Amino acid sequence: MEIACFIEAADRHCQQQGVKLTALRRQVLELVLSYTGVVKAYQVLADLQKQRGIAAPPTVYRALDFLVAAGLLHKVDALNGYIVCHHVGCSHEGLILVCGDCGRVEELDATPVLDVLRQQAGSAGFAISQQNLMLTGRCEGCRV
Amino acid sequence: MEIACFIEAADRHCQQQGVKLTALRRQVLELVLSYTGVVKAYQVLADLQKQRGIAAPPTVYRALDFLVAAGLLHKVDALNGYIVCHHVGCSHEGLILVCGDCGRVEELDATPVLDVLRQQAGSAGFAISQQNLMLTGRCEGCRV
DNA sequence: TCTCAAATGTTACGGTATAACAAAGTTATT
DNA sequence: AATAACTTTGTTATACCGTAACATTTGAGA
Ligand SMILES: [Zn+2]
Ligand SMILES: [Zn+2]
Ligand SMILES: [Zn+2]
Ligand SMILES: [Zn+2]
Repeated sequence: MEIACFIEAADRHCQQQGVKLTALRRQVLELVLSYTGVVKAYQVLADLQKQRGIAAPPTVYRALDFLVAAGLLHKVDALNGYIVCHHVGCSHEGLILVCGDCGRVEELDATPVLDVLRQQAGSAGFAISQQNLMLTGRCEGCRV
Repeated sequence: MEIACFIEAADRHCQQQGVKLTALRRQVLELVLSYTGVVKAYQVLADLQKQRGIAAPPTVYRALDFLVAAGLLHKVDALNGYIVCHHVGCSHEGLILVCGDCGRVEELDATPVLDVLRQQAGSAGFAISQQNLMLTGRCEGCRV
């Protein structure tokens, strides 16, 4: 099972970082993993309520915030959603493509283009930090 | 006055595009221009209410949507806000730099790099839509 | 003037996110 | 073990962000 494998890696990753992947956080991570693409906080909340009987927004938002801070998830601002990071551990800068229609996600290597962007930002006085580029559009399947 | 100058340019720009910068839209644009950085819809709404006595959310959202579509504003998803585009006529895809410390915003032209990204995304089957690139970092003043 | 389409007004609602405080669990120290 | 300090989670309430749906007004063209 792929999810179990990811969870294990996430566990090691958190231990290395000195942060705790508690039962709740693990449960939320599993719920996000159970989707194929972008997931919204209130979807996770609904799932959590099915599994636990009760849960409130802060519970899921806190868990999601933790997982993002730990580098296990990325937030997709344009869609108010979250995706799993499939490059945990490798220090990467990804170009993350998100289909606004079906939520499908693809990750490419953004290193070359980020070099250019770093230089461009640098000449404007900005030192941009390590990060992913996130772009929304339409995947092959969703185009007519 | 700089605002008046911008409004004039915006007017010409809209005429060229065959769209109408109505009184309401102009008023909203002026309100956004009166701020120095990122502005939120409900801030504009509050200002509009001060000037008109009454206004509802759809009024301001419709105006903001129009101004974004016309290329006069950009939406900053990560901050649920809007900024003025200072590249009207040149390009409508911005590289928006946000200082994580002080909130300062700078906009560069993202057209060249987005051409590259479009091609890269295209070979992965994604057709990315018109949008801004947003990067966070530190501005000159906030670096030690 | 009349007609049609675009723009705006208005009401109501749904989706997103956090503040503030209480309770429970963890860890370290005595 | 008992205590204290800290982190995590629970709970309630509320604030913020954005849109659906329909009514009304406005303005350009027949
Ligand atoms: Zn990643
Ligand atoms: Zn798709
Ligand atoms: Zn711009
Ligand atoms: Zn700064």
